[in-house]
Amino acid sequence: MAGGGCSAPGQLPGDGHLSGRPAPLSEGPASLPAPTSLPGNRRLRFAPSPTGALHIGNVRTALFNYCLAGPEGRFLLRIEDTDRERYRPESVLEYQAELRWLGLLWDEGPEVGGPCAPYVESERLPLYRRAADQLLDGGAAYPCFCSRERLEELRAAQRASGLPTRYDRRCLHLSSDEVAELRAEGRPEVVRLRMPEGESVWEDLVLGPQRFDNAEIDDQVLLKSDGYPTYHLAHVVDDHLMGVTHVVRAVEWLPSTPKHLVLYRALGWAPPELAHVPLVLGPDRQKLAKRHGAAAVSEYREMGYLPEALVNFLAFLGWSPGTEEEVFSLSELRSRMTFQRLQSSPAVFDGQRLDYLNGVWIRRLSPGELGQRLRPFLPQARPEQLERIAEMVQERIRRLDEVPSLMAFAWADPEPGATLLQGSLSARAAHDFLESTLPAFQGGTDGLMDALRALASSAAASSPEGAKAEVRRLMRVVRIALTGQEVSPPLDACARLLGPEAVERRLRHSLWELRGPAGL
RNA sequence: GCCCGCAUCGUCUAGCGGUUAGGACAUCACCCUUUCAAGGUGGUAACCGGGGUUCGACUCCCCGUGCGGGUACCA
Repeated sequence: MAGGGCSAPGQLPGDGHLSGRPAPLSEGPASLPAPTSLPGNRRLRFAPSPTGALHIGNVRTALFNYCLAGPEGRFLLRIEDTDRERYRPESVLEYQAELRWLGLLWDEGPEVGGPCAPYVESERLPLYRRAADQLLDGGAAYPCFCSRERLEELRAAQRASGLPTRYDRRCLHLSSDEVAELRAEGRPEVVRLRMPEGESVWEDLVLGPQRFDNAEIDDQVLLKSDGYPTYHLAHVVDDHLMGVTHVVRAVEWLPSTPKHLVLYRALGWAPPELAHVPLVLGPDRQKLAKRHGAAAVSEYREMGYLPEALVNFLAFLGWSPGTEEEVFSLSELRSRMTFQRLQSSPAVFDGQRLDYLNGVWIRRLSPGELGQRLRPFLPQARPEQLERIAEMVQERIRRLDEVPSLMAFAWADPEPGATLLQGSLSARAAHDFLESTLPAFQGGTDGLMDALRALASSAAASSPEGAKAEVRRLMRVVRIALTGQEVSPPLDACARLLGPEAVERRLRHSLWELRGPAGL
């Protein structure tokens, strides 16, 4: 069941009754609509920070959350736009577009709404302020007026003497008079968590039992001087109010989990289940980043990867079904993925395996569907050509962006030179064979391959030693005459696509090339 | 520096005390084949090291090593 859910705002202190405190935020509604129970047997969320392109590692986290919600659960999208320095408004729409492209549709979130709206954190500021006030009241947090300069100096000094870098709690000991005085001076003020003594212990769904000594953990800033919360405060408040049952995030968050647990306790809330999934690494085993090449989903889309393949591939970076199956659709993943089968060690992003899976998914598409997917890659193709092209390339590509070069011959007459045409053949042999195929092409494309094979075999009969190789050499001339390429789709399909006129024109051009200036 | 996590073929992984350590990608060879693919067959290739526990450790515990993460008024 989805816990206290949206009824929780009622448990917050009703209003900002600490009237001495500056109220940088306008007061929000007294409370959110409070359904007694929220939909979904599980509620998982993806809460990206819109600061740039959607990163492939984040997508995997989103995928895990989506799948782990299961068929009966709800997947929420929440925009974590609390860092105003790095915030990029266009990222919000980009993230949504990419998630939709991947099929990771959210049941609640921006645009689709839901019982816990709004799902954009910058629109929930009063909620965080109230939570901060509650923490302040209970002594779980304290105001801090230290300047960034002082904090930097402090850290530098601690580092220099080999100590862990932590806030020295200077402002914890401020008297109320001193606080009032500092406020009167208009000093910028933040709210810090007062990390209590003791240990933080939890059972991580992926990593197992975890234990941290709270003494090692810093007094984290919860509310910044600009009135926005830090991630730590915002996600605890929102996960609780949104009835999130399982928090699935990357291990880079592991060390800050004790802060979150302390927050839940101080606010009187039950923490959700926690699962920390291992990182996705680049080939050099460092956290996957831009310098490894493509790190943004958009780049993979533009390179011609299918969302099905990307999803399938990403799922196996940290999950496996325990069987020998390896091809999974998103909906299969959502019904099969469990916490028990999540890997605890990091995974290297192996582009070759992605290519392989992409080929698998390309071949699973119907030619009509593949044709549609090819559209952005073949802007010059007429709509009715797309399906035919799809059939021609389906078995020979691993990425959609291979198609333009593979099919380049379709839109412009190639002009292969004699050297390319003849290859290891004599110009005479190449010319004569090519000439002999003219009638076969005029007979339409149905029996074309048989006719060509027959011609090639009889022409090669004179070199019994390497008859097969000779057939290959002869067929190569035809391929190059028709397409200008050494690699192409099957010749009969090429001829069909080109039509008899273009075929004859190309063959005659190559014959002319082979005759050369001297006329052979 | 300090804190934390992780550790099976090159890569993704199966294994949850007794297996010829399995599969997939990649790679190599062969077959099929008009090219390239796709497909088929076969091969090479792994338990980080050292101590324990146990009749028996890839599997459990400890230490080391390696790799990674965190250490912000960023997420």
